[in-house]
Order: sequence, then structure tokens, then C-alpha cells
Amino acid sequence: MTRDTRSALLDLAERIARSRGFDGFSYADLAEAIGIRTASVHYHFPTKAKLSEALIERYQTSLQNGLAEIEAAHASAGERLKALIALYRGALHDGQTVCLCVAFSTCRESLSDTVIARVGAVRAMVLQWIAETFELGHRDGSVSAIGDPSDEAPATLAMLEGAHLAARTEEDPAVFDAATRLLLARCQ
Amino acid sequence: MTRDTRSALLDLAERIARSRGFDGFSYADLAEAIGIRTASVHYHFPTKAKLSEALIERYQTSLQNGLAEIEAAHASAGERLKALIALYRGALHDGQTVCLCVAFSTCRESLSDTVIARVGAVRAMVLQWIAETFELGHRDGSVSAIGDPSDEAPATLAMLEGAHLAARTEEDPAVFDAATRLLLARCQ
DNA sequence: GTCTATAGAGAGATAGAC
DNA sequence: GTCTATCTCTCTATAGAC
Repeated sequence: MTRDTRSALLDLAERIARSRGFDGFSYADLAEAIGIRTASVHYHFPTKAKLSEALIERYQTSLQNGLAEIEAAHASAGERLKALIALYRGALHDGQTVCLCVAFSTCRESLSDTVIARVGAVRAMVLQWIAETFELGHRDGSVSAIGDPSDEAPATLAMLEGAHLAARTEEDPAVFDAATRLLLARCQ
Repeated sequence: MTRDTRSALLDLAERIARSRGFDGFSYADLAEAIGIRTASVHYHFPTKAKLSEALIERYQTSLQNGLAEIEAAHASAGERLKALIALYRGALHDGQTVCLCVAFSTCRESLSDTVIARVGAVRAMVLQWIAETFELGHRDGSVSAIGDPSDEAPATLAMLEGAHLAARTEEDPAVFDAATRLLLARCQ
């Protein structure tokens, strides 16, 4: 059952990290919720630093798959951007959790340079995807009022992450909806 | 010198909180930097909760003044929005500090409901100001491509806060500049 | 207002038995 | 893989002297 315990720990740690931050839980919290002792948690993840690396690596893969699925499911830029907004909206879970990049950004000092670099890599990946989508939008006309895609991408990602942050603070997904309404309206 | 010590503590605590988060410093850190003992810090702020309240209250006043100064200095909506972007850009301090709302949003669990409510009040204040500015832009024509001001405002604030977060993670103000370029270009 | 001294809790982590 | 037991460190906070 090693695999199961490890997966369960990762699932739980990700959920709490995205809800309360990486400093917002201890090995004691994980142990109690899973039903083992802290020493056993250390068996799976010798240090909290190792745990943070495992979390961000798994998250990158997961997000990469999410973006690929959107591309597979939607042909137009407008539909893809709508799906991206829906992806972030879903990641909110009733205003209780933000995306892991936002959560880790806010706990910068507790994380290793390796992990922070990986957060940057995840952001770069999403930025690239958004920029390409806006470029497609330029060609297929499914997004209105497009500026330079290399300007639209960072503005869009910042808006999505900022919307996550505010919605989490208020514990209200409607805050996210308000922030994304304008972009949504630009998508056909 | 009570007033001086208290002010020095507030200044220091705000700087660290905006850099490392509210959980990112201890009374021992404050004491060492100021040159007193932790017990003396407790004299000025009996609990960390009291300190957090003092921080957000002072911050609200400060931000309110900042917005008022922008209104006094600039007549057009475009100029005012440009000044708002500059205000947030200045608050970055070379990518080392985010605005206190962002910092406190990310330490949600460590803060009292009172403080979280105050963070919401600060955001509401800025939202109101931005919405009014976009309304002015509608009338004076100094901002291009304006959607519904009540949609522009939350999108703009989310973008500014998200840009702060990403720039802080990368420790690079250029990340903020990239995210705000599009809005800046809309301002005459 | 600042100090010494200390309480009390919780954190991350390890050794070694089973 | 999980356990008991324990270490060391840091944190917030308080009592009481000066």
C-alpha cells in the first residue's frame, strides 16, 4: 500500500497547500488525517522540501494535461480561452483553494530555489499557451479586440491568478466571475 | 520615544509582511532588527493579531491618501489609471514586496476575521475608485475600448494584484510591466 | 518602556524496534 | 512501512524586576 499512502499524502498536501499555503500544514496534520504517525510521513517524504518538489512536479504535469485536453476539445481560440477560464474557475473549489502557483508564490521564503524555479516554469508554460491561443484568435477571429498576443498573455495570466487570490480571500467564487467577465465576453 | 519605537515596528513589520508574508517573521525578528527584546515588542503590540490589525488599518489610510493624491494630480481617467499602475509598480520595490492585501490574502488562516474583513474593505475601496475612473474615461474619452466599468474594475484590480504576485515570485518588476502593458497602452 | 527569565505549544526531523 | 520515543529549535506570550 506504499503507493496508496504516498498518493494520499500528495493529494492531501496539495489540497491544504492550495487552501492554507505551504506553511499552513504540518506533518502532524497530514499524519492525523491519513491515520498514520509523523515518522511514517517522513518515510515517504524525508523533508518538507522534498514534499514541495513532488507537489509542484505533479502539478505541472497535471496542468500540462489540462491544457492539452482543452486543445483537443476545442478548435477555436475563443472556445479555448473560455475553457481556460473554466479550468481556473474549477480549481477554486467554492473559493477554498487557489492554483498551486499562487499558493507557492505566497510562501516564497519557505520554498527552495528549485521549487520557485519550477513555479516559474509552470507560469511560462501557461503564458506560452495563452499567447499561442491569442495568436490563433487573431487568425480565426473568435476573440475580439486583441492586442499584441505577447501583451495579452501576461495580462490574462495575472488576471486569472489575481482573481483566484481575491476569490479565496472572500471565499466567494463570484469574485472570480466578476474579474473574468470581461475576457469571457470577448470570446465567441 | 514610545511613538518612534511603535512606528519603527510598524514600518518594519509591514515591510517584512509584504515581502515574506505575515507568517514570515516573528517577534524575535522584529526585536533583533529594532534592537530591543521580544518582551518589549509585546508591550507595543500585545499579540500578533493586534499587530496585524494595526498594519491593515494604517495601510488602508495610506492607500486612500494615495488614490486621493492621484485624483488631485491628474484630471483625465487615462492619466489617473496610468498613475494607479505607477502606484502599484512603486509598491513592488524591485520585486521584493507586494501590496499588503496580496500579502494578507495569502496568509488567510493566520489572520482574524476582522483583519480579513478589512482586507475586503480595502479591495472594495480600490474597486470603487477604479470603476469611477473607467466611468470618467467613458465621458472624457481618455481610455480606449472600455467595457462595462463594473466589469473593468474587478478585472483591472485582479490583474494588478496578480502582476504583483508573479513579479514577486520572479523577483523581477519586468514581469509586472509585461502584465500591465496592455492597460497602459489603452490610456491616453 | 525595556529588561531577564521562562512557560507552553508546536514545528521538522531522526534512531531504532517491529 | 509503520511504530514509539525523543531531540532540537522556534514560536507566541507572560510575570515581574528595574
